[in-house]
Amino acid sequence: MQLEAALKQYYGFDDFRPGQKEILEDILSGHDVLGMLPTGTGKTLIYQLATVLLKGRALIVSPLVSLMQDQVDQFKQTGFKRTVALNSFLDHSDKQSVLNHLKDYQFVFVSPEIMQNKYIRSALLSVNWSLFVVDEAHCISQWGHEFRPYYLDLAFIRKKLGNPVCLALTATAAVKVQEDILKYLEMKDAKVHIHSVNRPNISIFVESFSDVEQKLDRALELITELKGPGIVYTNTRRGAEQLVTVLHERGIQDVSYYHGGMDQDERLLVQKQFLNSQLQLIVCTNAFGMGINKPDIRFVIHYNAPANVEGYVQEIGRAGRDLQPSAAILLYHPSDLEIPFHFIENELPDDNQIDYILSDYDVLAEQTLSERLQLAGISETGQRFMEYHLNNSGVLYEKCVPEVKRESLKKILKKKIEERKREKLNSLRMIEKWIMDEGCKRSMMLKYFGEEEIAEKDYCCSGCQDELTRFYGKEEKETHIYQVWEDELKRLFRQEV
DNA sequence: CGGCAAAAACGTACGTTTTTGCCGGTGCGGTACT
Repeated sequence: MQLEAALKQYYGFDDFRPGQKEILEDILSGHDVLGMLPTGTGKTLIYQLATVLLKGRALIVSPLVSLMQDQVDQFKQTGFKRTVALNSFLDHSDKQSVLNHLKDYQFVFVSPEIMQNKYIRSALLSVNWSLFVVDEAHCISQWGHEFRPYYLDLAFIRKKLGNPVCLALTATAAVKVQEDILKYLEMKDAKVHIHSVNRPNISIFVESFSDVEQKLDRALELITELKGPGIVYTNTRRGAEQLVTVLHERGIQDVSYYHGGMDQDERLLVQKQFLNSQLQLIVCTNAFGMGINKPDIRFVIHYNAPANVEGYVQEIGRAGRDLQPSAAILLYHPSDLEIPFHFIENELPDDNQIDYILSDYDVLAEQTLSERLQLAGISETGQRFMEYHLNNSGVLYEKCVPEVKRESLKKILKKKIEERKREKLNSLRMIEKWIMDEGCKRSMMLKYFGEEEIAEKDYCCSGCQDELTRFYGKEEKETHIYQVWEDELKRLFRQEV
């Protein structure tokens, strides 16, 4: 009853959404919690309310600085004024003043990386935390192993902070990812709340092509026919740009591309235009989507197959947040998997490169580690991976590393890399299998997330004979919006309209 | 690996063909430089 009263007092709601209350109760009784809840369940409310009821403060680890800024704004708007984000957006003096008054804040957002900064870390250690929240916790597994290794340091940091209760939240985590989260956050005896990833209003279609031209034609047909707004995912940055060029040539103007190679401002602009419905379609790499809360996305097309099932589920999950019928269409060509395969094979150093990096470590004084890593031709991700692990093993601080230690380190790293490759190749094989299999796509997907298979229903997937044409039918609205937008642009350039 | 663009090689003077070489998702912070 006490929880319902607090819910009423702070939010004005009468009832919790599924999952919220159970997680809150576990947190308040001092348990670590892994919560996998679908988007729109109100994950934020859980740790806001928990922090308030614990009369303490929460440290929230968030993967993207842009997301953090949005969250801080949202917190402030909903009355949680004592909220701040510690990241590189802050200039030196602002950072200084936040750190000096850290105890006055109730909610502090951080990236995993910024806690490596010793000033920030010591400031964080100087106050008491009642809650350690890891938002989008699947990043630990998805990015921690190589791309953003400091995700693997979170357990260590939490321990230093005096082991506050840990709440890991995500919307999609396959069984292996759930295991990784529990393992790398060292959440012993954690309560696990897993809710279904099934999104009944999203119909799943897979179409295979042996000819890339035919696939392009089909994509253009779908983009023309399907009711928007929509997202198209491609494998490469260039692929996204090229598809947009083709669409522009065909007179479809309310389309733009988005990928990680663009400037921050440019990315923000495209994102805002899409959220404001000035753009009806966004063609992008997997850089786009996290933290996007546009409720009315009607379709997600995969122009190339993604590297694993969980990535696919995350990406199609951006459709139909308003619970209206939406379509996910994967257009598959066997060459799609070559690029993910290439990344898996090449992002981490091979045995020869490991030998080279760790040979004659004592002469390294004349050569910085990063010089050596570059000389060995190791990818940027591979370089970060090596730096992280060499740093962790302590060899960076030793003047002369004994032969025995060097050899054992080589062995450890080689084993780690091989294991990681095997896992990723396995995931790649899983999605290939999922694509090729003729059965119910939804059931197979749910099985991958450790869920019971569901009974087939009428509107389900291409394996269950659902019809994609029922999602056809563009609205007049789009061209209207475009004209208004075009008029505004003309006015900006002082042309007659 | 496979696709694509720039460089080199054509065989005859600037356009076409062949060869070489490089790149390919995801983001943070901080430092060096405009």
